[in-house]
Amino acid sequence: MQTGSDRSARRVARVMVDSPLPQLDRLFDYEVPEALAGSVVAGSRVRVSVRAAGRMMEGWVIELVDESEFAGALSSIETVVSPVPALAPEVWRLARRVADRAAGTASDVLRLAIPTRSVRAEQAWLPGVPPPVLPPVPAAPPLDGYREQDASGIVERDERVVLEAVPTVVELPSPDGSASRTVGAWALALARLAAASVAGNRTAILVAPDHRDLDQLDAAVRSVVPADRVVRVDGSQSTPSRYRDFLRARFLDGVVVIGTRSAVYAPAARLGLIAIWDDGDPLHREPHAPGAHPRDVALVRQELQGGALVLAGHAISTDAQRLVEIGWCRRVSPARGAAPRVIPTALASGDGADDHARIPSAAWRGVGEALQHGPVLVQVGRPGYSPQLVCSTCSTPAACPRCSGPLGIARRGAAPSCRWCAAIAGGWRCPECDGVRLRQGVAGSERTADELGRAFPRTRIIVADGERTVLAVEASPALVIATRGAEPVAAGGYRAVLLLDGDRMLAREGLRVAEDCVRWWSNAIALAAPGATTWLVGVGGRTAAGVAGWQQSAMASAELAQRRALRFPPAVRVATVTGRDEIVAEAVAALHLPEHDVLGPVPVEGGGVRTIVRFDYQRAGAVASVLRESIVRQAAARRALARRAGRSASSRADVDLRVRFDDADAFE
DNA sequence: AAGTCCCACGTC
DNA sequence: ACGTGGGACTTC
Repeated sequence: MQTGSDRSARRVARVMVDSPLPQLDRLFDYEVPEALAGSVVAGSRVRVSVRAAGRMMEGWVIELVDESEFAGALSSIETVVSPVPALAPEVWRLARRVADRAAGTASDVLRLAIPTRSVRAEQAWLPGVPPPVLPPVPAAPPLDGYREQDASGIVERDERVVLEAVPTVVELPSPDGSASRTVGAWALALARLAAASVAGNRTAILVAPDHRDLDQLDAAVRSVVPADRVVRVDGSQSTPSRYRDFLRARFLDGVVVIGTRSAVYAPAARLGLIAIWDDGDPLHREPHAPGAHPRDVALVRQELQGGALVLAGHAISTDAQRLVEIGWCRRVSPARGAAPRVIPTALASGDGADDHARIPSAAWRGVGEALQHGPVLVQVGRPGYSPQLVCSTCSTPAACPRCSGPLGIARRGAAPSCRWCAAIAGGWRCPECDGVRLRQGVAGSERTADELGRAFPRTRIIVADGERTVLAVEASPALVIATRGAEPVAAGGYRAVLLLDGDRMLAREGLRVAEDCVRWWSNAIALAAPGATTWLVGVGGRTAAGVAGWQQSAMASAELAQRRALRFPPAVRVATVTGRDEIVAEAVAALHLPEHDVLGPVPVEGGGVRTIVRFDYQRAGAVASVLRESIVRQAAARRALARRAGRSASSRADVDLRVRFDDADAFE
């Protein structure tokens, strides 16, 4: 029997309305009708009417309270979309903090955090049915390749660590004793950290930049953790299976969540570990608003929820290096003797475009020798046959007459065509010297495969690039030509590695070019078999010496020192402010930053301007909140302005003020 | 996104 | 004195 006072207590739900409008990014109070009292719980999805907007909107119930602080009359919740509380309280707190940090809305973050609902998948988790308790799992073995005092107890003590991965491959023992499988040693290291987390019945979240790395991580985790503890969340799944896995993470304790960047938001009431693999990889960057980097989200989440934080990589990002230098993370490096064999080799004298000068003779001999025993990896800078044609007389890069995109040759014997608009280039004439003949510039993966195929007849050639994904190759002899970042894993490791085009990769413009090159090379070198040799061709100086000596953290430290001197990220934080010129000027002026920290405005295509502002980490909170005020003010005034200009302001591209924090492209 | 309020200006 | 159109403001 219910008591009268309980029944008459005013039940009020505080609701986060699912809307992209910044002025709605706060909680609204709604009355819970008697009929829905049982199914409206914190975390459930509801439909409410927003009178001022004149329509129904969906939203999340954040909390239930007895009384509202709101002076006006409350509307009622219309319906409960689902009684399953998909939004976990810790995910809500995280979304709120991440949005505030980036001057964005919590709704935008929640859209990344919670996948599309599937009614079928929900049936197993209806309220009232207690979630199953998974059988206990044994403690994990220690990490290989580190001194015990460095690498033990990271998860048990909730440590924050920047982990330098051991640059080699390992064989995974398969559970049924059949065919073993080769993965990077890093994958097994992260899997063991995850196993330590689930041994304490705490969830571990492992984030990898792409499918190739995810695949290795998945295999490594399944070799140390029972399958019912593994949850995979990535974009390749169907909606129902993705939602099913999401709900397993939501309602089970002590699982391992493996996924790409949005996995950092996976629900975990008891969090034991968040690990980000290769945090410097640009694929981690989140394209959706507010564009928070999973590394930063992980930092925020670790602070909110505890657990261990691990940023791991063969190369150390400047961002991770900064965390070490300010004392936020402890560096864990492999024990001595882990360094691979890397030989920097100058190009032979003469024209670098000449086929044979591209590969020094010592490397030729080494590759030939290694091919007797197993697969050899050749890393190239670009895909295709000849990605850039140039004028045969003055070497000016050839551009498409129609769209000015680069002209190239996609396949051997193919006609020159534009890489952007695919138009066949006929009747080309050089704008510089009036020349009419084209010559091949740099070689792509296809042409390198052709050249090497002729040099090593009867050798199997495998090409792996963005178009043709190859995850793994066998231990038998083969030449594997891969563009940077697309290298397959070879069973037992490559017998030799040849890194080509390094000079061209390093010659690009951009703030993170050196950092990127070190990462691409390091990741390829780490695929070599123990004792195998890598030739780093055509690169000299400090970068080559650093990679050859496997001085990853020293290189990251030097790079960071340079950024500090120039006041570039990650030594400082930055925000790009884009929109109509007078509105951007006003928003930037409100920040009261010193003149040397305001870069711009510069015009952007499609109208408007962009200004970059930079500021120290301590000021970032204040900067975000002032920018957010500007955004809200602007959004309220937007309709009127749009109407005056005679256009509709319905699409997001039309907004007059956009802010993005820590945009990696800002200085490119 | 869309309804409402309010103020400035126009008209009788 | 009354009517009207457009901009600012609010959203529970």
